[in-house]
Amino acid sequence: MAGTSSEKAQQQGGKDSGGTADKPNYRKTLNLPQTSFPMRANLIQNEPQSQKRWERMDLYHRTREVRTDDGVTGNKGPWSFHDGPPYASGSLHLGHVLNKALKDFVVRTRGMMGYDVEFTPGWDCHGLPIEHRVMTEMHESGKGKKINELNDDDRRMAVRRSCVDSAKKFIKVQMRQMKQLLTLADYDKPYLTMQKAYESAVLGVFADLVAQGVVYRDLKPVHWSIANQTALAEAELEYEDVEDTSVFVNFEVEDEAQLWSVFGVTAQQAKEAGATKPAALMIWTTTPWTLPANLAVAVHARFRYALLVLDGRPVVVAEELAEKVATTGPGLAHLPEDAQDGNGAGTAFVPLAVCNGEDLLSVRYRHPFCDRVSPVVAADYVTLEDGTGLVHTAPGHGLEDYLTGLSNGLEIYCPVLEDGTFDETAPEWLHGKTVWEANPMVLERLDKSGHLYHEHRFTHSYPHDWRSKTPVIFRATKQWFIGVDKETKRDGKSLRQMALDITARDVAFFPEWGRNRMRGMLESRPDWCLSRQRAWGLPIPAFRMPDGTVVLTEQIVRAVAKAVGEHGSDLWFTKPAAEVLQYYDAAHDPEAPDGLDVNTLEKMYDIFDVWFESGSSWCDVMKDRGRGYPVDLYLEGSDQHRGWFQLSLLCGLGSTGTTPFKALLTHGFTVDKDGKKMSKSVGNTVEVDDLFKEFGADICRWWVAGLNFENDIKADHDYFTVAGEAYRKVRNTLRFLLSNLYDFEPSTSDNPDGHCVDLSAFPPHSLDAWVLSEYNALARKVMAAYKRYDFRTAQAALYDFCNVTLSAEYCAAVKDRLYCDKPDSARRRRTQTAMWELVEGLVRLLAPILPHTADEAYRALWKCDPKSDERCIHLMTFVESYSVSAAPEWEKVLALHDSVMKKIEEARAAKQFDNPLDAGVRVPDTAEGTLSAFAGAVAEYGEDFCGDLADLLGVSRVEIVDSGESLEVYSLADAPRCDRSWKRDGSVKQRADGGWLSGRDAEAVGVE
RNA sequence: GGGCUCGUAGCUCAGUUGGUCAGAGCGCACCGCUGAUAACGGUGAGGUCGGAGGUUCGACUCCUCUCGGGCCCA
Repeated sequence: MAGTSSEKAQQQGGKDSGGTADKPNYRKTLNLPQTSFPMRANLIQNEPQSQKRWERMDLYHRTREVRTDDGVTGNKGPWSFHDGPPYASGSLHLGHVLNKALKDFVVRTRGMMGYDVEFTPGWDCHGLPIEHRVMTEMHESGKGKKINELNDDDRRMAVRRSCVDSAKKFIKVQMRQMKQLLTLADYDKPYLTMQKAYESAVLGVFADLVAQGVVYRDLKPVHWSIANQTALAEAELEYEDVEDTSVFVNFEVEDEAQLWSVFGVTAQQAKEAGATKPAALMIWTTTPWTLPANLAVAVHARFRYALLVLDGRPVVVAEELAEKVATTGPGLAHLPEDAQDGNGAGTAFVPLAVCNGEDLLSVRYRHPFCDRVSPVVAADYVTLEDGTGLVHTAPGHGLEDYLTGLSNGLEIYCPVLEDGTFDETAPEWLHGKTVWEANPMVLERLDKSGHLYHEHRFTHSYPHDWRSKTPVIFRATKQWFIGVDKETKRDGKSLRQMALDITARDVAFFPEWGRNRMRGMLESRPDWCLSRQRAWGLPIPAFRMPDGTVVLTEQIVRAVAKAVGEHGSDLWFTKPAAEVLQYYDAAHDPEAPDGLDVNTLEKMYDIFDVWFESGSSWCDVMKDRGRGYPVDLYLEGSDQHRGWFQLSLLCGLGSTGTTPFKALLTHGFTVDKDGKKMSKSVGNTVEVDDLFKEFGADICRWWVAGLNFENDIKADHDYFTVAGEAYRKVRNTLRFLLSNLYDFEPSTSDNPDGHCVDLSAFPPHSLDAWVLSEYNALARKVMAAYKRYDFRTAQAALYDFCNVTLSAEYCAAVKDRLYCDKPDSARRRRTQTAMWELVEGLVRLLAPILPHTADEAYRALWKCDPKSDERCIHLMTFVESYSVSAAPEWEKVLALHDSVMKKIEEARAAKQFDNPLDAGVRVPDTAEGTLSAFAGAVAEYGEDFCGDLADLLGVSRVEIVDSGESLEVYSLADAPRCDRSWKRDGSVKQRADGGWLSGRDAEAVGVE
């Protein structure tokens, strides 16, 4: 090895810039690269500078001006895009970054295609999470008591004022983060669902739905706090373990004969098995007080049910639970004697017969203490975990029961009043009793009448009111709904039908399977419960007349909408009904009930589900502002198929008769590196502010651009490191191009004598024509990918172009001529022209993904003053192609690259040489003679194709030999080496100045 | 439990209507360059395409089941 290195030193003598006494130093005669575009991006420091500059120049509005300017060619008119509002609470998480970056790619790519894209960011401001947080803070700070002493309106207003502050606070935080991500949007005028105009528009949409006849009021069970006499949301519940009594109750069947036939047994057989009492369905419940509201027994259609005799009574229970039930508590004592002595155990609960759940659907039963007969119904949620496999169903006291009730046409019956006492529809002995008092009374009653099979105390988790700490109940209350199956006035079609029709045909889905998912969700969705019993939201403008009649007409809603548009929804809580209705004229409202007098109306206090507000966002933000309806694209996470997409669709269809969006793009959810869901408690999240601090926005955006975002997205800190490395590669390629343009003046209208070579004069067989044609192919591919939102393909193409086409091939090949040719040589200027155009084109294609870096490079290209606002890449459009024609055979020439590289590697391994510049290659021509044809064509314009080929392959010399011969790589160690270019190209000899130079270098230096 | 969906080298992903499709980049290993240098270039190793059946002359690609994720419901 030592010998090798000294030989090398000898061969390469004089390569060091110092030179020696007898050999000239040529380093200073080279055109070495120079640039202000640093290798290290320092994004953390520099991105905020870009952000400030763009804000100073009002970039968002400038882009719009440029693209609506009739004088600018290529402008394609408006393209509409609508932001789904994130919730104004908390800090942005990684999913938001993904979502916002993707949206920004859309905004910027469409813009650079020449479309005018308005993008108004929005925030969802109302709703329970904010209210809940505010309430908690109030209670913790001791203000809670004071608030509770206020009257209803004042209390609500106090809460609402705090909620406004909270929402504003988080909007500020999130907006800062979105800006930090370098997203382009109208941040000066965001839309907030708590703005007056927005609220008014939502009420307008609601009025349209009222006019369509799909809004109705009906009962629905909600979590109800007896202590506070209010409905509670899930977030307001605390689950605590409590001890309760659960009961097994027998509901006697109405028609025994029918039951026998269902099981295929006879009354005689039952009697022989010990039956002395009427046959029954056995249910189990943990809330005996709900039994007065029982209206059905649910079974699972696919389970097997057994008929067995227990305690002298033929009962039906799930086959799988028969043994468990029969041996529960006193069950064993009731068994016939032969079953009690060891050897007979187990025989007693061998069923008389079994049947399928669905066979039981024809059975009816008598309520044990109310005078009614009820049906058996099927329900999927019936399990074999606890109980009997037959589920007591009270549609007024449970959500599942309610849904089962709806689908089976049961009454939503709730005999319990707001204060938790039974009303007059309950059996007389329960009137006025609270549900808690009722529990033991019901038990006693059932026991006495012989319907109680068994009771036992047990501990379970039960919801409690988070404020009063008292147990809550499920209680049906009057709520507002949108009926998805109600006929609208649009050809009598229901919202569901309209939604299914339009998403089947007229909406584009990215990815396509979204259509199917949407359909499934539309088919199965229940009526939309619109009302919430809270303070922080938009009031549902309903009133109560003195006689208790509830009034809500289209004209009332419109009148309130107008007033809210002027004063905001606080009006509802600060003004009397008559003032809220200042624009209402009952005399001209055909739907107004007789005797309606606004002065005697009482405001009601339901507010809208926040989804109704966000589902109407298209109205104020897009339609009312004339920005296009339907909107070209909605882009959100795949959970919004049921959320914002679906609800926007229902609102849009109900209000306008057509879809609010033409296309839906969805992305998946971020998960950790093992594919598991991210959660704070598990600790596998990636913090957004940490990413910004460590990597910067452009690297985060590069990461997003590379994702296959339609599926789950794995994310981990290290993935950003990887993205950073790819980013650096792209950056360095740009840097190389820029650094070789330091002495290049582009030709412009101000400077017609610049150095640019006319592209149409590029010889088709030149490397420069080739690389620009490669750019053309890249631009075509990238723009097509951008168009279909396939950012990943665009990114991969851009990366490959930088990494392979430029860095490994073109830049490596033209290095020699850039450094060593005379600065003004035609060949060098042509290459610089190509490089100039490459930067111009490449930086535009990169700009949507890397807004900071692309602009930085663009400004470096034009040598902009760092303090000035002149030139901004984001005001430009894509360069679709350059008018060069490259010889189509370049592809075959490039194919040589790989095979020669392998050959060179073999030779190096065999120690023939270390540096490929010490090697020559004999390349066999193709069968078609492509290479010699190239050589001829290049010779015509006075250059040497073998030299181009040598540059491309990184060697000193190339000879083209007959196609029959084999590829050969050989050492040129014996050939003299040019002191300036380090090539051994055969023309090297000692020159007048004493240096050894090739012909080209001698000319460049000006020696003979 | 139901609907939709995903599972290809250590990582991120390509793989068209089933027949040279088992690929790319990164990472890794080794080498070169030292005039893109906290850069640049080259070569190489790595996978029974989640698993099991089946259809077929032939399946990563079709069917069934199964395991493991995700979203939305229940």
